[in-house]
Amino acid sequence: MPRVSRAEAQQHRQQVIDHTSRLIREKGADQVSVPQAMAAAGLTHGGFYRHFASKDDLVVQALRAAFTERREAMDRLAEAAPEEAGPEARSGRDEFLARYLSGLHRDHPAAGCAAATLAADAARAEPGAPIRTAFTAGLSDLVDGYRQLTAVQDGADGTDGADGRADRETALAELSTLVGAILLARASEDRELSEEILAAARRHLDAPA
Amino acid sequence: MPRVSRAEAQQHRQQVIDHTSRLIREKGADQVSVPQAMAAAGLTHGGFYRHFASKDDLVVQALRAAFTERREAMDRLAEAAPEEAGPEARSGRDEFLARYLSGLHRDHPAAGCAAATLAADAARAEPGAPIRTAFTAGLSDLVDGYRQLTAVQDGADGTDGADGRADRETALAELSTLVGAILLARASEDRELSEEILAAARRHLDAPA
DNA sequence: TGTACATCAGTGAACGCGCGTTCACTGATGTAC
DNA sequence: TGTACATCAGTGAACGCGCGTTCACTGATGTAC
Repeated sequence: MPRVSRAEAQQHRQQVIDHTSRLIREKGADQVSVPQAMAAAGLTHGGFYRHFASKDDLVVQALRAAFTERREAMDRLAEAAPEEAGPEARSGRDEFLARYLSGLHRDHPAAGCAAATLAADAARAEPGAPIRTAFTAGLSDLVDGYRQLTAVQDGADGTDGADGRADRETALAELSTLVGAILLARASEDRELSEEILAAARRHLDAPA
Repeated sequence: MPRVSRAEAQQHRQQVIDHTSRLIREKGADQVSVPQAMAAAGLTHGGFYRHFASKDDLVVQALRAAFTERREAMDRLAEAAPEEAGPEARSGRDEFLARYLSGLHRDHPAAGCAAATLAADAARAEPGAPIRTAFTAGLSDLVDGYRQLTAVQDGADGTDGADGRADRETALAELSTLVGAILLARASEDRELSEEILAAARRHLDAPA
């Protein structure tokens, strides 16, 4: 398949990023090889360096894609929730927490939150490493998204107000709980313990099942 | 150095486990090679299989050692706290949380909590993999230790009582917060954000700095 | 207690393998006229 | 619009490297008498 059109090439590039975004969340950044990433998009490994400067470059782009995907899902929840307006309708926060702390999310890390799946990889990287910078940017974005999600519930606009600092503090602590709970639930071989962790986090955050 | 005494050999074995316990917390289980693990104890890689059945075997033993180390630290805090009894003395829980959510703990993962550093490795392992089983056992042990730590503060004995379920639920949720916060703090390239996360978790858990 | 010999902890070379990366090559795409 | 040619996306072989694991070997330790 030599010399496809530029549009096709661009499409291939995006496919490699998207598949890698899932693969690294499932296996970890170091457990996905260049041949695997290319094969996931139906290509051979030889053409890799026409698309990416290095494997690290691909990993960073895949990580960014994962964070963007999650942030967009948060924005959708923040917008959708107020419109439903039925008395039984869940708030955006409730819906987000219920999904985050669900068995579905636990069992499908490939489509899940990158802050949970890739925190360890970012934490282990050298200071200044691209993956750390990208992770930090993605995390900050998620914090903003979470504050928006919780602010919308109270009718506020999500920008800094008198409670700006308290809001942010709460968002950081609650996101820590979410990330820790989903990670520990995934790591627990014992199914009962795994469910218990998710349920405990839901109760702790006053979220529906 | 051929044919050392049995006592020395046993000591070498323990040194390999202890050094590996630190190395895997710092770099991750997959990033520590057999030659590195042996070299950390001053040995060459060739003799590895006289001590361990496989690399996985070593990793599991190193992980167990890390959990045991942490559990013992918790037990020491639980015992020490009531004796001090001064009005300014911190409770065992306060002391534990302050240490867990400190910059010192964040900056030294090699000596830190294995539940945080190795959750991702356990989560990514196949169901039934030894590292998952060992991680689950270690986590359960930590949960018990944490309940003991919090129960002692209230003068209870730490065994199941009327509030057994609530205690356990709280322990699971709070441990999730601890694990998530230290991981995200480590992964944050931005020092200010990193400090903010630790501070938010401390406030959220009503712990001293 | 002393001697003869078996055991085995540790060494270092070697194995097959998959990794990230490079490169000569192919031939359809894109461009210049 | 049609032709000639340069560009470059993708292929597959090859590179040097470190991995986990195996193995023949060494010689002090441990044991049997």
